Amino acid sequence: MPISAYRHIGVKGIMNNYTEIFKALSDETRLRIMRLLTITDRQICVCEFVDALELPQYQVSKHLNILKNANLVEGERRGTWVYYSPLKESSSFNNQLFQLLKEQLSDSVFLLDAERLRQRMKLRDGDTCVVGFANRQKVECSGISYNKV
Amino acid sequence: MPISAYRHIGVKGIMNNYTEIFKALSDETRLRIMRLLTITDRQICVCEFVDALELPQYQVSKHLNILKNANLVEGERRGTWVYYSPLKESSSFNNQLFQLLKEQLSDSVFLLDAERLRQRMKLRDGDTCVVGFANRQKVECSGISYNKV
DNA sequence: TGCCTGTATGCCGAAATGGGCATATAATAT
DNA sequence: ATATTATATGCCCATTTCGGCATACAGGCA
Repeated sequence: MPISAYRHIGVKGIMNNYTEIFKALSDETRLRIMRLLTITDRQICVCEFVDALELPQYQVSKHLNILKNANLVEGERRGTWVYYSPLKESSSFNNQLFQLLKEQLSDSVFLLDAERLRQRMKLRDGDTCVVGFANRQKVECSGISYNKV
Repeated sequence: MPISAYRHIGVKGIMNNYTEIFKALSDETRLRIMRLLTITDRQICVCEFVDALELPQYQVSKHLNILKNANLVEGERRGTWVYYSPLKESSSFNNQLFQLLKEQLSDSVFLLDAERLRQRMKLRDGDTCVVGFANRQKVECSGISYNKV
């Protein structure tokens, strides 16, 4: 049974929180997610991540879940959409870490993500995501066109 | 073949450096090592880590090697002993990360490590480690007492 | 040279990780 | 109710990780 399975009964100490936080950041996709969240002071919904990162939805959801279990992000459902942000009530450790991610990550990958997110955010209606997957693949099957997610 | 095997030919991008750094920090032993290195402005040799962390020598060496491959620490051999320190010519990313580790890690484990290291450092002759493994187990075998490492 | 000590590393097995795929769940609209 | 869309998750497989052990390597000294 993985250590994270014990989270709900509070068996783990502070030390394990630290290691879990760094483990959560030890993946390129999750770093890209955290980068977008720390440079943007807005909530970002799953389908916006999907378009900005150009990754399948199940990957984005899984990685967001790992970040949530590490107490780095939180999600808020509004209707069908779930909006994520850096954990609002964070420790000073987390806040200093967010600063690091915001200020120090330099890589062209991050710049491209940010630009795609910026374009995607234009499609919002105020603070609400209204378009679903903008880059959704149109699939033809038996003469019928439907959306592949 | 692990990604890190390609390090010497510079195939990896900046992004992989970040993920490798966070992966290096996602282990309790390595966090304890980095904590000792960042709160102490002295080089620390392997046998001092062994006594401070109360871990077998092969574990300490392996973890130090992982930290070295992530460009977080560097080692300097002086005679038989190898002294480690945070990477001296570091990026601003690394420096801000070292600050985080130095300022924000709070756990009794770290305090105990620091106190054991402090005691251990008293046994030095100036900047030189002279005692080997202070907590070495004495093993009796066929009436002969020898040191187990 | 040979021996002792400090340090590094190769091998093994158990456990964890991440991507791909299918599917389940949740909310909304018709 | 049913369909559609957004999101979450269970399963499988290939790869990686970590501890334990043995052993190799390196430097100092008799």
